[in-house]
Amino acid sequence: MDAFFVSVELRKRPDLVGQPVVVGGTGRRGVVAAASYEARRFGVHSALPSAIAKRRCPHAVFLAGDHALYSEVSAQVREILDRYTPLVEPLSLDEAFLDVSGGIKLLGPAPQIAENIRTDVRTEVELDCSVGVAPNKFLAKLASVEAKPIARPDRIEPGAGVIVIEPGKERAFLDPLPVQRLWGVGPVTLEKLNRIGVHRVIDLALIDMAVLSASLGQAQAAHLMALSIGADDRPVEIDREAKSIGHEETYNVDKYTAAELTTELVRLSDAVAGRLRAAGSGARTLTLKVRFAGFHTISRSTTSSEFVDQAEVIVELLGPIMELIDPSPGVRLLGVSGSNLGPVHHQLTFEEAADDVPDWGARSAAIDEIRERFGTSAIGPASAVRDEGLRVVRKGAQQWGPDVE
DNA sequence: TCTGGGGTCCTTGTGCGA
DNA sequence: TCTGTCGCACAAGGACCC
Repeated sequence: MDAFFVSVELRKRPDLVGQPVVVGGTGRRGVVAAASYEARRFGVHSALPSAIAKRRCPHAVFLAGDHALYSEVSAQVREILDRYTPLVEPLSLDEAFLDVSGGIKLLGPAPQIAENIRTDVRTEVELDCSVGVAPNKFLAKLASVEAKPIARPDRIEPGAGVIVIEPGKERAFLDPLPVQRLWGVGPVTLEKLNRIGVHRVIDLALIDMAVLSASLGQAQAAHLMALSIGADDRPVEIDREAKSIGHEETYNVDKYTAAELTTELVRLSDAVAGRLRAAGSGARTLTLKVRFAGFHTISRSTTSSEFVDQAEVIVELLGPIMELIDPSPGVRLLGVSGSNLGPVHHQLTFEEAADDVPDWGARSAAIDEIRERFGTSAIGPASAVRDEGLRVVRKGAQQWGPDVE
């Protein structure tokens, strides 16, 4: 989808069409989630701190964004895609891979399917999208980027809408591209590649593997070497299972005391546990992430012999780890995540069986039911309630940074 | 008044048992 | 018994993606 979040907002606010519009965190620690092409002309792009975006484009309209609405629209687009093939792999709210190789006889050649999808999305959802058609996922993704409009300082160039890379033409497409267009080349890897004289994809395709391995390590070198010649044999996967579930939160104001951190640990653990139960999984490995005021970030993890899906148990496991962390430099972010996911087998301990302590499983089920009926903020852990009252964590509720105070 | 949140994957270091 | 080493699992951190 093209500038997805912004485009969804413009459907509600047609008066803003043609203006620089930015969706993202509105607080002082927020970042840009999406920028209209008009805003991009001023150097505003996603992940840019909102404060810098405001400096670069002070006349832009800044909107807080509505994650629930974007999910809803994303589901509508998904319904359209499902009509064309059962093999749909969502990559995010606004991107998906489709394997249409089985439907060509019935629906026409892939470029025709791409055009039809664009038409359906425009008429039914009133949004623009760009499509890349290619023999594999990696090339299709690159082609879809190439098909999008481009914002230049002086004008906005409309995109082609659909770009097709025919089998056998992979190298012709790839060779002239700057190497940072490859999946997995970020700022750090780009710097390393530049140092050994690699600037374009063709440089990568021609470089000696030993030189590349010495610079990047074997796995990454092999990965990039394959991509440089357009090789990618990953299938389109439907129903990819999550490998971790977590929550993290950046605070408007840094936290300096152990008591504050404990409150936050309980809140985050409660949220993660709820999502684990909703997914029907437990986590064996629990990780605590702490980002200090200076942006230095540490993580500490522990692995339990059992799969865990109860907030109390997560707090029990991470609490002792957190006690070892000194919050006095100021903590700007705290995160809790569970990995090593698997099925939970609820067993009563001897104490629970003897009725000395509550049955956490039954209690959590009751909490889930209350939230299902009355909303996520209807109930929460008492120890997470401090001066400000109950604040329950919801997925995506603070997607782009803390709200304005 | 500069840096989100939800993830995946990889590398490196370390501890442990064979 | 001591030392080296290999493989494995785990912990921590980093890079990257949208």
